[in-house]
Amino acid sequence: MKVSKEQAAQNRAKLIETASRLMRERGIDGVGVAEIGKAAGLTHGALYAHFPSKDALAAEALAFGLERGHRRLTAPRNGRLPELGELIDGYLSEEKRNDVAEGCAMAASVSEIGRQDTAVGERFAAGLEQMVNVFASKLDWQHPSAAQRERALTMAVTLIGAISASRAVMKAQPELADEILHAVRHTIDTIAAQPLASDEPTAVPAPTPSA
Amino acid sequence: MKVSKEQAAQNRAKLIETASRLMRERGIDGVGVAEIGKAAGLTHGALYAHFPSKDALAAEALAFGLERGHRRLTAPRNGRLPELGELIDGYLSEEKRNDVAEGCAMAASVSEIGRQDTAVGERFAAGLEQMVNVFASKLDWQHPSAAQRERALTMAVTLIGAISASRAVMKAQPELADEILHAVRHTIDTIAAQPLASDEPTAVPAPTPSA
DNA sequence: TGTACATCAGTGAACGCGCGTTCACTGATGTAC
DNA sequence: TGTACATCAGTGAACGCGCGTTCACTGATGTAC
Repeated sequence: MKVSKEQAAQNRAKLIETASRLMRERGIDGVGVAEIGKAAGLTHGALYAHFPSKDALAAEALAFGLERGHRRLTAPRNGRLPELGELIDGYLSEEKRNDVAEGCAMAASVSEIGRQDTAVGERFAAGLEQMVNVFASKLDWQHPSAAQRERALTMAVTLIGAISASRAVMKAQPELADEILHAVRHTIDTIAAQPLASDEPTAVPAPTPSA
Repeated sequence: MKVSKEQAAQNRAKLIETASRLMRERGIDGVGVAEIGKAAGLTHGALYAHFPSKDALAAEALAFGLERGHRRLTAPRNGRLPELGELIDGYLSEEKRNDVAEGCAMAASVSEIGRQDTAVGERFAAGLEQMVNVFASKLDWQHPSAAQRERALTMAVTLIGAISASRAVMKAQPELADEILHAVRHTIDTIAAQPLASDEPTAVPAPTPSA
């Protein structure tokens, strides 16, 4: 039966939100369209009124998750913007590590993305760019440079690696899982803090992100 | 038909080797037992004469891949053991990034591991420990300490994150994929080189990366 | 050394099940008059 | 404002297919005598 435009838009949003959560929890390939539809309060057929394929939904779901993560990451706390150290604390917390559904969508899927549709990889790349831009601006917002970008990129993949590795060993060796978080938290500042050898690195040109 | 003990052992090894390659290429859940058996020159039924389940084979396959990676990582080159910088160069090379089947098994599966059987997570943890031990010993083999381990752990997850993130964006944004490798290569030394605040004699010898 | 036979790695059909996608149909919505 | 009807989000059965696992069977190996 037809449904109001408003209701249809709500259903579409619910599908994306539900897919985002389930795909993070069980992997993109680990959850089926039937389950996503059911969890969103619909049948699986309804999904194809909104998206041409599961791949397309996966791309939208990843984009949704990344946008939400970005908003949370950069949201003001106690009336001011968070500092770099606070961002890292939040990202590496044990709560975020334990709650895959609420945690970083990149960390939840990083090693699956390359095997998905290119559209999914594009969303991942856009999310990584956003994260890098936030970090680079916190490193030195007045003098953004190739050096800041380089460090921000390394910090981003370090955090993604830390969370996904911590989750990987969580069931088998919980102490190691926690140790990863603490080690990275304790060490990652060296990436930001190390003084530059020569004023600017010459090796790596900074590509202009297409946003 | 029965087969000689030697042949059976060969078949078993072939199954593990094949599973290791295919699971890295297409994900642990992305490849089926039928395909693994066929690629190893057998039928899928034969697999169950050697392993109680696909999960058990996945654990063995991961262990095999990690052991092979460890051997390659630490193998002497040109008659001497590789330095830390050389290890990193090898790990972050574009060839290893492009050839999933030959690259690091941890980077290939990191975000899938947490959803697998605990046995698989155990193998991953063991592989990570090995990698950390290698790095820690290269940082300062004479004075292994908690500080070295901490840095080695951060370096390990940074490298895993770098390769898996680079692969994630490879199809969609190859330039970004390469930039990740270069940025991490250029920045990761700061983790090793940063003088320690308190708990070590300040002059931790900075490994000289081959450049 | 030769013969009889137990062993068991490997075969291939079959199991129930879930996958992504398609499609004829439903019926409330929203529009044209 | 009331009526007629086109639209289209959502339904649910059906599609072919591949999944992991089981199992009765095969037949060369390897052993006991």
